[in-house]
Amino acid sequence: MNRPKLQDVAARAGVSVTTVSRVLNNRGYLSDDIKRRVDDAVSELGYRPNEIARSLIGQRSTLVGLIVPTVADPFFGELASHVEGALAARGYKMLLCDCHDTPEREEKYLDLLQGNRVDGIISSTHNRDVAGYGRADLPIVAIDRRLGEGIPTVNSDNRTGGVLATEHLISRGSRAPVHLTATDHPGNQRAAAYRERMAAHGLEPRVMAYGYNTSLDERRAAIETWLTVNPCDGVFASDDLTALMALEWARKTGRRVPDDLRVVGYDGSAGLQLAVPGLTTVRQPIERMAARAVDLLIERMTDAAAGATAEAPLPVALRHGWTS
Amino acid sequence: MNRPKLQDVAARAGVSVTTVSRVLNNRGYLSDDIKRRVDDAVSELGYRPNEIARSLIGQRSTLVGLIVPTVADPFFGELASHVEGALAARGYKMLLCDCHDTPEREEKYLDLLQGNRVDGIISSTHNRDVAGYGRADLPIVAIDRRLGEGIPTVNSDNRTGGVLATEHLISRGSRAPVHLTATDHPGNQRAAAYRERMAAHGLEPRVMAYGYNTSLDERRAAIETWLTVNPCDGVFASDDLTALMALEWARKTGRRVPDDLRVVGYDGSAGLQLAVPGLTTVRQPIERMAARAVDLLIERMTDAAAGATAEAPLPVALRHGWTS
DNA sequence: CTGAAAGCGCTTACAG
DNA sequence: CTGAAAGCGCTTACAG
Repeated sequence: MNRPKLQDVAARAGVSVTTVSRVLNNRGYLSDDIKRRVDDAVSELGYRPNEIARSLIGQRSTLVGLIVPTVADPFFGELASHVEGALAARGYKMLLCDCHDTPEREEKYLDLLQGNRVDGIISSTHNRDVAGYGRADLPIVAIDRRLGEGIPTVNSDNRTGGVLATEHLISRGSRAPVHLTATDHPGNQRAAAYRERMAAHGLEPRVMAYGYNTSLDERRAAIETWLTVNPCDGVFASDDLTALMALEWARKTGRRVPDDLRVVGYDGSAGLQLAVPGLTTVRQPIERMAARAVDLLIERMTDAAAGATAEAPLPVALRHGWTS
Repeated sequence: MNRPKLQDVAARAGVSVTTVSRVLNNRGYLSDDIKRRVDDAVSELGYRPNEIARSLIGQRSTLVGLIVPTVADPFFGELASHVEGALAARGYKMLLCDCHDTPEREEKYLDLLQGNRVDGIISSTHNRDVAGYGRADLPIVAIDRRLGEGIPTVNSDNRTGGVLATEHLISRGSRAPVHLTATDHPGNQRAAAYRERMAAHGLEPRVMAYGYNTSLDERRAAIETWLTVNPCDGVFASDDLTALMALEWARKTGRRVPDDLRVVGYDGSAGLQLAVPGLTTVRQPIERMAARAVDLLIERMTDAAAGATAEAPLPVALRHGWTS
């Protein structure tokens, strides 16, 4: 038998579809008798309202798209998990848009999400120049990335993170720490803070950028080559995975950590923290970032007039392990 | 201005909605002139068909629900990423159902997915006795878990995995390796293989089960206590995170690895592999498992008669690192 | 080659 | 307190 619909419930309960709908939505006055009859029919039939039809009428899908580079990365996996949790608590579902680290997929997904009439989008990728965001006329919130005019961004305090990491390395005796990052563009506040603190101590900053859209293996190779060629006694990596690559290079080449090489990572996702509890790292408040992004998005979804309020960045903290 | 609909396009192109629909879907014969006029109107208006309306008519949503314990766990993050990739390649979207490790959420999501008329479900949680799966009358595929009669399961070769890990530990000189696992129920083939190989070598098997739905911190505490109280010279952990907990315990208590304690994990997700390249582990073919689950599901979605064919388990492999 | 009408499964004014 | 009818944005026989 086919999936029951409203009509079937109505027929079984001996009432009109209007009445069934009202019972289901608890709207208007219903006699107890009718309520019972409808409820019985519903459970006997195992009826479940078709949310697609409801979406079409209500002009809202209670669906939100989350665009991430890939949830295979523990940081984004954790972020996605928290975003999902915050959305579910507010009655929204989440369509996961995993870009597998390619900008083309991001562009495609942006289109698909609009076609599917999602109520909003949360985006946290690092591909620059994805044009679609400007054209989209639905609520969007970015995490740790500027998407364009009028699109609010949730950030943690990247400047302070860069300061904490750099000062920590220097205070532990590092005189020539390098900063490993994906790209060294002007908006990169962690790199800016690193440069500034190095200069303040009279040290020469060195930033090694391996670029986005390089595979993990390529990144590892690039870093190992760089570290081998350029002598240094410290590493401030812009994410934990990269820090671990430096650690592995040290092990392979016989450097002692932290005596020969001090290593500080960034992100502090729970999964990696568990895997390598000793890693010194700057922890981003991942759960709070997710929660705020969801709050901001829902505000914009429900109140069209909501402006792009400038939000204070969320606080980060240094976690000191044995790698430094 | 409101989002344009078919009617607006029709008005602008000076044709009927029927014609616009046909141009959009490339159905029937259309004159080139009309095609052009419609295409122009579409792009001038920035029209995008409402997929919700299409779903309602077509009786299919091209939506698949993925139910996982949590994508904050690198293994499931990677699995989710591959499932998403395989689904996207076939034209399906993925609703991410992150259970945050609780059975109640799983039950709820099962209901929600049916209400949203997803075309199918892929489930990979370990909560036992979730009743909903039996009642659901839509295509379901399980990954690494038996959900019930008629629901196909995609497995990797857990028996061989257990054999490889146990034999490896013994061959490296371990005489008293313990098996750390969530639950030691009869269907657990890794544990069964461990017991069998231990017996074959005349060694006494010891299985320590920490239980599901314990937090990571609780798990760590339980394992550390157990290892401290029960002398052993090897650990076969049923997942990598647990193996890393054993490693951390060894570091804290001054055990040398692998001399005093040999450690073998399970899963071999890319993220953790990168984090701890030296960990000996049994690699599951995560991408292949995801791909097969998607294939199986689509087969069942498109061919109602598709039976629950017994699938051969996918091969696993031992990756030898310095922890053993 | 093109259009008017019915219908997907619901909700919501509007009557009664 | 309950029901008949219109409509959400599309597609699809059915005519012409």
